[in-house]
Amino acid sequence: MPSITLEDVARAAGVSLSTASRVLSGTAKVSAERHAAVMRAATELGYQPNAIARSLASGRSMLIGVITQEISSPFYGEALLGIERGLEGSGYHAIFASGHWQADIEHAALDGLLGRPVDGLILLGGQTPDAVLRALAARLPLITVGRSIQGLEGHCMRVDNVAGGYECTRHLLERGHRAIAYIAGPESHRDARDRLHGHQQALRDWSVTGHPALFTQGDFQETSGLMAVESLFTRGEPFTAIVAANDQMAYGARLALYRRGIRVPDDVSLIGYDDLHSSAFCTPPLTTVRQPMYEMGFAAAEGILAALAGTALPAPEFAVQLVTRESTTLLRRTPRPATTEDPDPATRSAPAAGSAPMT
Amino acid sequence: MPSITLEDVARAAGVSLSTASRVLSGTAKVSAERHAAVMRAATELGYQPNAIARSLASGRSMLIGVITQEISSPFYGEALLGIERGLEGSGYHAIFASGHWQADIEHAALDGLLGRPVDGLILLGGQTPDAVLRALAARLPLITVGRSIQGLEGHCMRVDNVAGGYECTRHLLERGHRAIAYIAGPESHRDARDRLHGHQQALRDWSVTGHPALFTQGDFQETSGLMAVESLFTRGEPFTAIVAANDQMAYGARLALYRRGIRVPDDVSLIGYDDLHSSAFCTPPLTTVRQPMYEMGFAAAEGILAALAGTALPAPEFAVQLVTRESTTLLRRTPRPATTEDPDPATRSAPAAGSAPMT
DNA sequence: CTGAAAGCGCTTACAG
DNA sequence: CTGAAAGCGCTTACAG
Repeated sequence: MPSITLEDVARAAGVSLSTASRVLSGTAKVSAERHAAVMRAATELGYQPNAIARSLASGRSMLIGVITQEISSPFYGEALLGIERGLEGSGYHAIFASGHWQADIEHAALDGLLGRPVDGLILLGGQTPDAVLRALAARLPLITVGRSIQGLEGHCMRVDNVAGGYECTRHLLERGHRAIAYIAGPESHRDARDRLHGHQQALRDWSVTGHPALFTQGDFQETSGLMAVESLFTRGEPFTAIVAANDQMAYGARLALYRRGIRVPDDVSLIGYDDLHSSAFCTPPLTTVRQPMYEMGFAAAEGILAALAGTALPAPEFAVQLVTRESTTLLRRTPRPATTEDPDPATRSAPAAGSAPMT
Repeated sequence: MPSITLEDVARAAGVSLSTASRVLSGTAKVSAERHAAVMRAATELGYQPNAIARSLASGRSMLIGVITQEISSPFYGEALLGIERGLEGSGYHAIFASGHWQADIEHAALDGLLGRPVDGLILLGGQTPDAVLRALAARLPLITVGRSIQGLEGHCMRVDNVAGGYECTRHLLERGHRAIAYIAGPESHRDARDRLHGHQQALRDWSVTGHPALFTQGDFQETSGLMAVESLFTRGEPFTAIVAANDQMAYGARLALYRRGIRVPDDVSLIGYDDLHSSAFCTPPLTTVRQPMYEMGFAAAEGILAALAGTALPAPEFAVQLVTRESTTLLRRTPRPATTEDPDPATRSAPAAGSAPMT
């Protein structure tokens, strides 16, 4: 590693260290000839500035810390892409650390990044206490994606999960479904709670009393969706539709239905949440709620850069969007298949238990 | 950012800078009482060592550069996880840069990492010329995952893609399929070429002449798999099975079949490659070839750490594994459904054109 | 075991 | 516009 340093370049160009530094970092005016001489020397020697030395001297690491939960999570992947693109060309580089959904690991990851130190911080979800984040935000630009911080709402790229949860269930209710099974996410997860609240609100608005046996809970992973559907069958309460609180659980639910020879959507409608990349290629393509993760990641990167440049921006609003695909359909009443949507409140009554595909 | 420095700690503990440094970095013996005093001062002040200063002084950045193609790629995600876990607790941190499958971007990403500088380098795939990598490997520990470098085979975590491609097609041939459509990956991609060669070798070994109309090419993305199947139908040459060179294209192919009402595996068998996480939850679960990406990532991290510690290890061998799930089955001859596998070479003849589900 | 000092490779006021 | 010099926060020979 006898690497070439600025000093080598300066000597080769016949200028002082300061001058070489100025032209290479574009900090200040330098006469045309010296400028050319330095540039020539730099390219001839293949000079690569040492970012570490530069950081120490300038006080800026040019590193943006990104706390993610699982680097390979399909859900956050989109956001990471957005962050990466948002930082492109800025000279800043993202550095990742994973919390693995565990508070203590996340804490350690955070400390690791801060000690580096990073110039800004983006958190994807996570469970670091609001108070810690508020304190941190006073020290350096900080933005969250997918979680909110009390008092720092302008720094939070978020989506209204209550509204998203509501949309899912409304979609089914409007298509005549009343016996709607629900696979919730983990209670500890704010998004999971919000989506459930939206679901419950929709049921209330349609005067549907959800049967307790139709409520199940998973952990946002595929397998838990599969098991949830299995337990639904064990309980025996009929249903005509399933809402999964995220796409991964919907995948598991889909497989459980396939195993039992139950058709989607003919026998049971299925709806997910997140619009993962592969959801458009499910069999059948999955109706789901899209969160603009890429856009939120991109906006987070932009926000950090703006804050670093002294031009802070309030977080833009992000809307969820129901993506209607082929896994949901109108409820077919057994004797006389429904041919039209029936939004008439008068017929919104009890679940059409008789039409359920199983007992 | 009036952060606490080592000097503050030393002063508070009543020792010299050197002593404080020694206890905090565990570099050398220090008397028990001074040791305690420094530790106390450090925790009381909430001291966080500045990793940048440490790097500059020690000449080690404690950063391992990872070149990936797309940070959110489901394929490399597993490897990233393995790398992350392999580095855990080592004090080294991964820093990512993406090549986006484009040589010039990858080159820039590499330069960015080298300029930081990083202490080691892991490349996931990519197209940097072998010569460049050989030169780099002389400067710092370097390991690739999913590609090989001539003369540096011991640094390459790889799997035999020819063998994997062979396995896929053998699996189908053994189940009686002869009219096998193939969706290849991009020609520029070494893995894609290898898998195709394996496929062709298997056909030769079974004395099957592949019909040119059954060969299509995609770009490893879902949509290209869908279009490939569409073009297959347009061509009109019958087939009873499809091999996709990766799972993502298999997903697209699956959707194209679903759209046409063609059942998998009853009408057409389908096989992928990569065993992405979600492939186990496809409808039906996808038969595919598993590459131990997590393990390769983990081994890459271990290899870098070993090299850094001066105890270089040769890359272990990684084997592909055919994961037989439900998307492939025995070929059913139309008049008399096959009930047993027929490995008798005498009956290995022309494609059973009559049994194809479409014309 | 311990301190004073040099040095890592840059940037950036400070004087011209 | 340009140089000499100080300094970023540490580590690490070098002498005790």
